[in-house]
Amino acid sequence: MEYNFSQIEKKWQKYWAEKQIFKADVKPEKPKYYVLDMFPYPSGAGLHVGHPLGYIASDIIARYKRSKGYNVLHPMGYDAFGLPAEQYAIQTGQHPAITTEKNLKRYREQLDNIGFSFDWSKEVRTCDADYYKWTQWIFLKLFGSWYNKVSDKAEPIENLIETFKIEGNKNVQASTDYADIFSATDWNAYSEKQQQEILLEYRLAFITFMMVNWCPGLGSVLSNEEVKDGVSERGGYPVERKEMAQWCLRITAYADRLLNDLDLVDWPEPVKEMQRNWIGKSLGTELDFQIVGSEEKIKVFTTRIDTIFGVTYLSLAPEHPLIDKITTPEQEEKVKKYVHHAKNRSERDRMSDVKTISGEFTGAYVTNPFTNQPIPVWIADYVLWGYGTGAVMAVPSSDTRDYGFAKHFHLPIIAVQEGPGSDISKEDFDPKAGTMINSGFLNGMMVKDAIKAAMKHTEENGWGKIKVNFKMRDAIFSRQRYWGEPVPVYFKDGLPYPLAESESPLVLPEIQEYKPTETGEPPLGRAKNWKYKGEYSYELSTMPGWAGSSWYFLRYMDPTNQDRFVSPDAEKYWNDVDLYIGGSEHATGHLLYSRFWNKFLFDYGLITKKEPFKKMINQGMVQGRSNLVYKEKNANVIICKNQLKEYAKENNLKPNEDFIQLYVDVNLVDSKDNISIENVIKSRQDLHDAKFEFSIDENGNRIIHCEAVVEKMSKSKLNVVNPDDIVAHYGADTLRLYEMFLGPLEQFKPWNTNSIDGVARFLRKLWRLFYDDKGSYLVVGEAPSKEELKVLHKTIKRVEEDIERYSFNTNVSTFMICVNELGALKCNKKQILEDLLVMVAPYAPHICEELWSTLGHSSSISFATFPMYKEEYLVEDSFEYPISINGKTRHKMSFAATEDVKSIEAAVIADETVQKYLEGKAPKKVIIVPKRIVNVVV
RNA sequence: GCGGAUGUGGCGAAAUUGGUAGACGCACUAGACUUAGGAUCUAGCGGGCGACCAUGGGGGUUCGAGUCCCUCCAUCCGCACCA
Repeated sequence: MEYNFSQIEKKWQKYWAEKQIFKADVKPEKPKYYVLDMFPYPSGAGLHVGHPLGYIASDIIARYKRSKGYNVLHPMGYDAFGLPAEQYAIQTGQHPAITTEKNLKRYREQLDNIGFSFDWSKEVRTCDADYYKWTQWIFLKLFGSWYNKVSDKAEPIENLIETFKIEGNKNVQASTDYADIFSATDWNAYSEKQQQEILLEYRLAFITFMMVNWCPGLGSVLSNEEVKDGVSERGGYPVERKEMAQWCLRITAYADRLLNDLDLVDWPEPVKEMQRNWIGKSLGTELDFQIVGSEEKIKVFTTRIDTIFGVTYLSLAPEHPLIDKITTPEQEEKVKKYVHHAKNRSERDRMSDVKTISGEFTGAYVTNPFTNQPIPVWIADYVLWGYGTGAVMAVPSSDTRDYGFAKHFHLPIIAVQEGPGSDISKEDFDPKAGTMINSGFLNGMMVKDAIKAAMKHTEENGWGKIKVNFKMRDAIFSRQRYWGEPVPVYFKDGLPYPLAESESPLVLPEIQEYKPTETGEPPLGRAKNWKYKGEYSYELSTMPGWAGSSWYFLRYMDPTNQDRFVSPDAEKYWNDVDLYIGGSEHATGHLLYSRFWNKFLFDYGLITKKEPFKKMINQGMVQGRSNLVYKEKNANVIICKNQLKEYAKENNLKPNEDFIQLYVDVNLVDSKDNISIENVIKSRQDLHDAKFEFSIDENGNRIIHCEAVVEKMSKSKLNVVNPDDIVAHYGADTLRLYEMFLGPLEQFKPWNTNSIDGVARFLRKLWRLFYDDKGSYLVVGEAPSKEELKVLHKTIKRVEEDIERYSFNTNVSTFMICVNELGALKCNKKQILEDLLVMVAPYAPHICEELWSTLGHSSSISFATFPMYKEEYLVEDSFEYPISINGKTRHKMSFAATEDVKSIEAAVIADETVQKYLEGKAPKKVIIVPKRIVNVVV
C-alpha cells in the first residue's frame, strides 16, 4: 500500500465527524483540560497559512492531553459581529448576516481541511440571538450594579437604593464621579427622574457625556485602541475629538484587581507588562492651590510632591473648567484664542506635533501652600484633561517638559536637587537623582525620603491628600453602527431603563440601508418602530466588537443552555481556560475586558474563578515573503534587481527614481526566487504587453530573478499562501508538522516552504516502517529488542518533556530522529510502532489513525493512552568520558555504567595521558559530572 | 524618551538545572540505483593544513559559560506630553 494522504485524510476526517470523537461532556470523575484558541473574525479573505499556526498548536495540546487521560474541551466559534461585513453592506446593500454566513462557511471548510479535533457541537457565534441574548443579559447585570469599595466588589443597585432611602449617600463608598452628598430625606424627596439620574452615576454601565474619538469616515466612535496615529485602525480615516453621550463600562472600578491579579496568571511577561502600563497605577499627592483673590482652588496631582519648593508656575489643560473663571480681563482675548486653537486641533495634529511648545498665561496667580509665594497660572496643551486633575504643578528643574516650557516662556527655574545627575540641562539627567536643596524642611534628604516626608506634611496641614491615580479610563461601550448587539434598554424621560427578561433578547431589527441617517443618527435610526411597547425609543447605538468576545469562553462550556449563560455544573467542572493561545495584539483590548467581565461575574458568584485564562501563549505572526520585480516608470519594461544598475546606466536613468517595484505572485515563483516571464504575466495581467529583460535558465526558460522581502501577508502584496494549496500538495499532516517545525511558536517567522520536503519525507519514512516499497505489510508481533526499546523510551521521555513546555518544534525533530533510528534498525515490532504512533498522532493525526487501524485497532487512536517511559531502558552500558585538564579536553576514556565515582576517579588519575599532563604533581581536584565529563584540576 | 524582548553555521534552528556547542531539517558537495526523476539510499558539510579558534563586541565569576554577573552595540515589538 502506498501513502495516499488525500484519501486517508478525507477518510478519517469523515470518521471523526460522524462518530463525534471529540465531543466533550461534563464527566465529574475525569480531570478536565480546557484548551482554547482566540476565536476568529471570519473575514472575506479566508485563512492564510499564518492563521492556523495557533490552532495547530492548541490542537496538538488537546490531542496530547486526551491521550494523557484528560477530558478535553477544545471548542471553536466565531467573533461574527464586525465592521468589514457592515462596510460591505453599506456599499452593496447586502445584509451583513449574509456576508458573515458566507465567510464563516469558507472558514469552516478551510479549518476542516486541516483535521482539527474541535468539538463543533459547542460552536458559538456572537451574532446569534441565542448567544447575544446573554451578552445583553450581562450588560443589564452591569447596568443593575454599582461598585462598593468597602466590600470591594460589584453589588446590586437595589442595595444602594435601600441605603439611600435609609441614610442617604454619606457613608457610601462607591466607584463614581458623583461628589454631592444627600440625606435620606433628600433622596426620598427627589423625583423619579432625579433619582434615576443619580443612580446612573453609580451604575457599572452608565451614560455620560465625554470627549470621544469620532470618526466621520466610519460614522462611529472609536476606542483609543482603534485609533492609531490619529486615524482609524480600520480604513485609515481621520479621527476627531467630539463631545457625545456614550455608554461606558466602569472598568476603572476594577483597576486595582486587574493589576494585582496579573500575579495569579501564567502569561507572557510582555502582555502582563502592557496591561500594567495600560492600567498605569501611580501613587502621588493631590494638592490644592488657593487662587489669589478668589474662593476657588486648583487641584493638581503629582507624584513628586518633594519638588514643591521648585514650583514656578501651574499649568492647566485647555479643557479645564476654571479657565473662564480665573482669566483676568487683560488676558481674556489671548486665552480664548489659545483655548479655541488647542481644543480644535485634531488628535492627529496633537500627536504629530508633540515637540512644539505652546501655552498662554491666564493672568491669575495661586499660592504655594508650602512657601506662601504666588505662582502664575498658565494654560498648556501638554497637560491632558484626561489624566489626573487636568492641572500640573510645574517644576522646571525636575521635569523635562516643564523645563522646556519654562525655557520657552522665560519662566524662572529653581533647582531643588543637587548632586550627580540632578542637573536638568545636562545629558545624564535623572529626575530622582541627588539630594534636596532650596526646599525648607526637605533639605538634605534623598528624593525617596523627601517624597514621603512631603506627603506626610501635606496631609497633616490639610493642603491635600495622598492619592492613587490610574491612567486607565472607563471603557466606551457605544458604537454608532448596525452590525452589533443592540443595547437592551429603552428611554423614558431621557433616561435609560432596562428591558425586562421577558423581552430578551432584543433582536437586531431589519433596516433598508446600513449607513447613518441624514440627521447623523446611527443606522438603527432607520429601523421602523424601534420602540419599546411602541412608545419608548430603544438605544440607537450597538455594543462594541469586544462585548461578545468578553465572555465567549464561558459559553463554550454550555452553549445551548436556554435558561442561563452557563449552568453552574458546567462552569464548576470546566472552570477556567487551562491554555489560551492567540495573538498578543489583544493585550490591552480583549484580554483586559475579558478579565473585567470575568471578575464582575465572579463578584456575583456566577462563576468560580477570579481569572479566566490560567496560562497563555502568544503565537508569533507568520509573515509573508513577497517577491518583487522592477518596472521602468516611463516605459513598459520589466527588469530584475540585479540588472537594475546596469540597465539604468545604459539608458541614462536613475535607479532610485525612474523605476517602481511591482509585486508578483509568490505562488508562481520558484524556490530560488526566479519566475518565468509567462508567470509574471499570469500574476499581473497589466503586464501582458510588457518588454522583459530576462535571463535564460538551464532548461531554456526565460526567467526573471525577483527581489524577496519579508512583510505582513496581504492580498495586495500577492504574497498570501493558502493552506488549502499546501494541503492539496503535501497533505494536512505535513502542513501541521511543518508549521510546528518552522520554529518556536512565539516567534515571528516568514513563511518559507523550502524545508517542507524534509517534513513530508519524515511521514513517508514513518509509512515505510509499516509498508515496504513494494507495499507489503511489515509489522510483526514479536518482542522488541533492547536497542529498539532504548530508542523508543528515549523518544517518549523527550517528547513528553518538550510538549509539556510547549516546545513543538523540538518535538518534530525528536520524531524524525526516532524514525531514522528505527528505520536503521529495520524495526517492525508492533509494540514499538504502536507507542510511536500515539506520540506522533497529535501532530499528524490522519496518517497515525490510518496506521493505527492497520495494527488491528477498531477504535480511534484518540482514545489511546500516551506511553510511559521506563528509566531502565535509558541506562547506558558504558560511558565514554572526555577527560579535560584544567578545562581543556584532552582525550576520552570508557567506563562501565556500573562503576562508581570513586573508581572512575582513581582510573582517571592512573591514566597514562593524564599522568603525562600532571607531570608527577598530584591533582588538586578531580571533578566528575556523571554521564558528562571528567575534569582534572591541576 | 519609557517599558519589554531578541542576537548561535549559507538558512530555519537545538543545547531542561552551567558540563563534549551547532541535535534535527533545508540548501550544498560527492557517490549508488535509475531510460528518467522535484523519487530513494550512502557519505560529507562552522572556520583553520594544524595545534587550535568560534554562540553580537568587551570584561568578570568558575575546574568548566551560549547559559550567571557587569558593560557596550544592533534588531524587533509595545506605550508615548501620564505630571
